[in-house]
Amino acid sequence: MFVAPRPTLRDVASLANVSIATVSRVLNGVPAIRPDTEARVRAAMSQLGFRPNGRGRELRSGQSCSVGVLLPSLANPVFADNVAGIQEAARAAGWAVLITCSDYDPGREAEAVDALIIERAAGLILTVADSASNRTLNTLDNEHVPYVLLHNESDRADRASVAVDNGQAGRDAAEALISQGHRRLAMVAGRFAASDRSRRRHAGFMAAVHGAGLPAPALIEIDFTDDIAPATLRAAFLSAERPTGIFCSNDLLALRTIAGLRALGLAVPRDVSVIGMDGIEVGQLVEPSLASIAQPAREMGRRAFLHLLARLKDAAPPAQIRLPHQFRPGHSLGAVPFPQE
Amino acid sequence: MFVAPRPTLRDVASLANVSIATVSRVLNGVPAIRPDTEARVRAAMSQLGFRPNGRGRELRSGQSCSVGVLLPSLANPVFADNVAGIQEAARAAGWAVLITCSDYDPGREAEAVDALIIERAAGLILTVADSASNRTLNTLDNEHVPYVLLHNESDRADRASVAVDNGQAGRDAAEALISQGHRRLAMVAGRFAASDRSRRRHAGFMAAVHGAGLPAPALIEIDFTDDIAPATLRAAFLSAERPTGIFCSNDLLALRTIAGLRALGLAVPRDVSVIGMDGIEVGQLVEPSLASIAQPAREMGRRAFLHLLARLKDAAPPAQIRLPHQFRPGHSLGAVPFPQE
DNA sequence: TTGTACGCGTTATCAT
DNA sequence: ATGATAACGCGTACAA
Repeated sequence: MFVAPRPTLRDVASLANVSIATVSRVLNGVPAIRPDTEARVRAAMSQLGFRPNGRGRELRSGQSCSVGVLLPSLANPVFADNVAGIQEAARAAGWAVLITCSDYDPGREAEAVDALIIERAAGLILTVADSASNRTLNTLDNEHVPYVLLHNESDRADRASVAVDNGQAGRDAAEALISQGHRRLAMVAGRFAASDRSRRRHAGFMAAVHGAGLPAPALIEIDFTDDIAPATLRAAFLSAERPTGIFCSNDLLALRTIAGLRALGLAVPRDVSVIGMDGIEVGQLVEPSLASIAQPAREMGRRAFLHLLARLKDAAPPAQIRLPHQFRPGHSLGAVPFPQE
Repeated sequence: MFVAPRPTLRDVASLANVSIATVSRVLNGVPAIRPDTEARVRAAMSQLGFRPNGRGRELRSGQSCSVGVLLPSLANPVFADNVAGIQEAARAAGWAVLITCSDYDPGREAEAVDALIIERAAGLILTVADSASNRTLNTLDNEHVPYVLLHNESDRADRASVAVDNGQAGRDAAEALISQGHRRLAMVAGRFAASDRSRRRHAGFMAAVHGAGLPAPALIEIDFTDDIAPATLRAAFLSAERPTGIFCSNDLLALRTIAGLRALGLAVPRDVSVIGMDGIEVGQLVEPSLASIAQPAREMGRRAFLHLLARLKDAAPPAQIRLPHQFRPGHSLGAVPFPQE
């Protein structure tokens, strides 16, 4: 297909009988321009359908107005909401959003970040598998590429982040189950290697359960992208001592778990209670509605962008921004069926 | 924050004691380089952490390797899946993905496209409110910006598109309801002004219902972004002659509708049957599982990117690519409760 | 008030 | 096999 070359400053200039400097001044609102000159230039611009070339601008000015985003996946609405928040704030600031997905694969994280650097994103917003031991983040630090972690909580003061307190979220989930009388608990979690959030939630969950003097919950680690194998659930939930309360490390996993339990003939919350995490919208639409530890996903995306902007423009120091999560009740969380012990 | 300037060809060249031309040749794999020279250059590159500046490349070469994407929203998983497909194909081709959302607002469509042109996306993939009368598309045509419509079916041969047959999808939805014995039907649709897909699905639905000699279905137009007002549903579904079968123009709307009906004391499928469209994953997880006319969303995104690439690189003529949709059964679709007439 | 000219980082042409 | 240099589109310091 033939693609007509886009008009440049030069084209506008020659049509308006002025120099490219004058066109540039009109474009950037530099004051000292004679009104009739400006009119001629503007006429030429719209006649040619001129749009400034962002690449030329950025090359000249040495700074870009695009933010690179790296997330595990868009299949989980919590990440899609993050993007919506980033997108909203970026549009307001006149910035472009470059998006990439890692599919929970550390190798792809590195690839994607490479691509974002080559595209000269001014800064990055990213959710990585594990922020504690991450080659990709070290690279970014070494090369002084500014970034803000999203969801990953860093214990390093030099790494900016926006996240909820995932450990506390895990404890809150445990409390919610325990306060309903549940004593035999379990957790269905995304693979720890692919998600330090999942691991933190698990740690908090275990701590609270242990603190309450209850037996250690079973742990079922699941791939984020796969379906849950029926055999996995059967082994964990059809024993005599089967758990009556389950915490799932995210809502999508919770919905899959509930579906899996149903296939096993177990009803929620009649036989088992389930609480998820994220607070995705569909959780509120289904029956039983999904109890969850809700995160302000869109706001988290917004804040991540705003903090990145502050770091870039106002030289703000890296902050670890912790946003509040919130217990959201739902019908999936009920009283323990047969109070024991 | 201090951002160290990234090393350039010049930095690498002086460190390796060669000219920038030689570094460029190494970078681009031009053959005639002495092995030891190449080794020196590569050493300098990795020592400095050099990454080529994509902006400079694109400015020089006059062509960009980024695709601009405009979608109504990411809150609907069908669009998130589109992005995943685009992203997948783009990564394979070494392209970047610039993403924007219109929130179903034609004004924002124009804004976003403007921004994408300024960023010099080589081509665009977009879902617009109405492709038939759309200022934005006319602008793109006038300025010869290559694009591929996604979901929008164009009747113009010069406009490339990837979509399912939305009219047929509407007919199929009607058939599915009718074959279960339903005779009083209704449709819950996203606002026609914001979605020509919704309008086409409605047209097909109406045609099939009329063809079957059934009374004209009620139409309930809903904002995509809002909740469904209880009063709206009450008026439509609590009359004596209330419909027993409902087609919702997308799955998210269907889940909202089912939740609204539940609040009214109507159970699905006991009192009312519901069929949606899109085939989103969560529809299969909930109970009742959601019957739907499924679209291959990820594949549609993939194909849209590949066709755009073909148009750009191989001068392929614009194609109207129609992908198959598929009826997906679900428990939300049951027999009519009280066979009438 | 407007024009000239340089340089941002890269690739490609032309010399050497 | 390698180097010098011109261009890509833009912003701006300096000149007029």
